[in-house]
Amino acid sequence: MRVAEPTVERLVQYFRLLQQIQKEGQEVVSSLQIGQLLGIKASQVRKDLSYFGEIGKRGVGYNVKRLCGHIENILSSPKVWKVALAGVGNLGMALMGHTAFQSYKFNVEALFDVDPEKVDSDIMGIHCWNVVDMPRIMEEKGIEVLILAVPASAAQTCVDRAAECKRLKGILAFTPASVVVPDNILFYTVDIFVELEKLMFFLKQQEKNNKLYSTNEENMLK
Amino acid sequence: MRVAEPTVERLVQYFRLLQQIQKEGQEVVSSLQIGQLLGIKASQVRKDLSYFGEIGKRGVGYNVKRLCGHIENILSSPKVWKVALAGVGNLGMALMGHTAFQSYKFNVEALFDVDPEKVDSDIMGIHCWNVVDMPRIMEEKGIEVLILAVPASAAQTCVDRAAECKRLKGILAFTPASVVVPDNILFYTVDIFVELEKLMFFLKQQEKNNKLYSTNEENMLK
DNA sequence: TATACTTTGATAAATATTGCACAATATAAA
DNA sequence: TTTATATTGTGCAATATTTATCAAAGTATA
Repeated sequence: MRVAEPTVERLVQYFRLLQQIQKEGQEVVSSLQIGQLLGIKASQVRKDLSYFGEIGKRGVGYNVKRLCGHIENILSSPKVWKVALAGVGNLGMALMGHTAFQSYKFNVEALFDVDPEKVDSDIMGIHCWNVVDMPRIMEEKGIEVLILAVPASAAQTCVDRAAECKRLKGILAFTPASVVVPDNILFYTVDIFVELEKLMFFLKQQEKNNKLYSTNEENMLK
Repeated sequence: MRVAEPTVERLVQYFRLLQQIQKEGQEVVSSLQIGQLLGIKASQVRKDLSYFGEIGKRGVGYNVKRLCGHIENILSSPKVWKVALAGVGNLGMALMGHTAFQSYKFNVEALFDVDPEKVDSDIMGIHCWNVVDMPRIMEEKGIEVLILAVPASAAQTCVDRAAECKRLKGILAFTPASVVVPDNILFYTVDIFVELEKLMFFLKQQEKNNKLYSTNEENMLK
């Protein structure tokens, strides 16, 4: 049973929204309401939710608590992933402190950096090793997921070192670089550079359209 | 002329890769090579590149320098955008220091935070105001783009305040929250929580498949 | 109970995106 | 010059994704 990436993305959004709704005490929710709050068509919401079995009640809607648990089951794995973080600079630190990383679903067990100030010290209670020791330490600790927050120039070396670890299954990179990753490792990128450029492209596009519109309006007045 | 989001995303990737290739001194590149380096089909690369006019040479490939300039023209606007950053915590600071923000394409002209320690001080050379003054300051400065790095709980208020500014055209949010944004403002989210959850979902999925495979293999041996 | 209204789940239609195949063009070699 | 090889640009086919539609099923009300 293959699930498309956009679907998973929306499921995560539903999950977060539902937790919020639940906190507010609402017990039942409709696909229409979910859709309006997230800017998604109601039929899309229903399709996503019914994909894993009938969970709503016709004429009524979805029980918030039940739906929330249902989605959590779909998304989460029963295990706690062993995670390492490479790059304990501004971004790395920000990530460690980020609410998204305060999850019971994984455990950061090792840090890696090149800065001698940081290497061999404990940062936020976790030990930091030299990046050159990545293969050994990651193997020893059985790390399965790597969070990459190193500068672009260091990204490829870092991935190569990490990939030596047999148990590594996935990498989440916050690095503005194109890196080559072995096929057997899942690789996701959160690319701030790309997102910024995209935003600017569409802003530019929108300005163009506005200019066109105003010209058209002027023409229509003639 | 409407351009699809996935296309723009790939264009940005091409652009970055081409800059790298150019730096390495390579003068000509083929769609196949680009594709292999980025994990994209060559036909897709060609389609993307030819969308804005014939730029390659049949039988030869693309002139790296020319193609690079070509894509830059497509992506970049001729103007420098006026940007504000709300939330000068770990993440906000990390963003300001991030290479992606060292761009000539925009200029961070104001910071906003709630922390009295930060308000009215200069951080990395830019003045920080109290978030309650966002509408006024943003209007005065003519801010067009807002970078949002505030905690989830503050996101909606922040967006509401910013949206009062008539000139605001786009928001790039790094906030793990669903917020409602006026239609006329472009809104992009870099949602670390969502990305982490997606990674974990597909990791889980992969483990399942592996189990299935090994069972199948065992069966085949019988 | 009958009627009107709500909302899901499922199917079908519409869109969007990707990938294939090949003619057109360029270069290199025979 | 002819032939072989490389590589683009593009129309069309194949996939994937989203949206619309509607019967089925629940609730509320007269």
